[in-house]
Amino acid sequence: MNDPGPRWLSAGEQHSWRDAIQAWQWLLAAVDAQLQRDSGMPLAYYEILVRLSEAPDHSLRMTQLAEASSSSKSRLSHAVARLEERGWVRRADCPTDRRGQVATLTDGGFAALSAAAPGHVEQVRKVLFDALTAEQLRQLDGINTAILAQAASTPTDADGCPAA
Amino acid sequence: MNDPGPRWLSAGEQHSWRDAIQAWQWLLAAVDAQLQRDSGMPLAYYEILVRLSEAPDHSLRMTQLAEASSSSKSRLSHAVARLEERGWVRRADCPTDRRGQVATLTDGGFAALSAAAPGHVEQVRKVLFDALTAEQLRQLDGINTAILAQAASTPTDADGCPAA
DNA sequence: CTAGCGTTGTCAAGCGTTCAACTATTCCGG
DNA sequence: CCGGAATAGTTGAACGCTTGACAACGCTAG
Repeated sequence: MNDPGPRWLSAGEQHSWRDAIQAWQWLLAAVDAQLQRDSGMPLAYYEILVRLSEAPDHSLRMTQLAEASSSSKSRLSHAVARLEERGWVRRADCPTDRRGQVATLTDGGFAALSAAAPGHVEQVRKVLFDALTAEQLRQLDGINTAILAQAASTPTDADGCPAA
Repeated sequence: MNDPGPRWLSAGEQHSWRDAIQAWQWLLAAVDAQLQRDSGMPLAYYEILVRLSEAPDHSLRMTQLAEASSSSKSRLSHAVARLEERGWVRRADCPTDRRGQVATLTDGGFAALSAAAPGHVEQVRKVLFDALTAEQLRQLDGINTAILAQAASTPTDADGCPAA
């Protein structure tokens, strides 16, 4: 009890906070559910495929891919293993560093991504862009930038996850 | 291929979308991690305890509690079972409807909630309120309201989770 | 009383994440 | 060169969450 009285949230702040978590938890769940339902992959897998599709040669080192998708190495390793089982990604030894592995998007993976993208984009429009005015969207950009700045200034544990 | 060309995201929209998921995934994870680390409970459990603590008699019917915490009945049933194991919640038969169960916050549960609250509030300030200006906060309220309106107008599956 | 129907809640299987080793390779100082 | 530290990535077990099938119950009508 060395706490000199925590700065409790005001009624307004409490309301803002509850709305925020409710809104964004719903939004993320809605996007994830659409992908899972229509394309049989969770949002995390979709993002891995997107990152690979944007990389030169459709290839990335595992660590780079982990950073790009804000994932821990362990999680990424398991995820890529599952993507490999589906034939969407292929792993190969890195020619320049024999410790490393390079993940490459296969043709099948690119096809799966191409098939999933239209529905996903439509869902993103539906839950976010269609709901907001142009001005709100501009405002949201500023808010997200501020939050990401806070994230960047917060120490993280060994991997990509928040610690404190 | 009856798709007359999906409305792809513009470069700006794509950037907005990626920032949004990154920012809010991080924020939710950061709050969850703090609670897990300092109080041994995930955010979902914390919210259940909060809802109970705000209810008359610290008690709610399981279904009401599920709605209040945007959870499916099945998920809530598991969660309450675990909270009961820890002695934080007690379940009893409902006196007015013998099909039903009433979940009640125990003294221990209230104590656990009281112990967890200050750190949680501090974390919420850190990741959200401290990062935003007063005007951004006002803007965020509007945005969240718009998203929640979209959520409300979206059909859900049998439980509380988004379907399409 | 009992048959049908909707509601309430639980159980079990499958999946994904995390944590803690563990191997192999590279880097760097002596 | 050699030996220790750091880096890259994988693995397996334990855990928690979600989903879908299912059982128990109560209400209403014949």
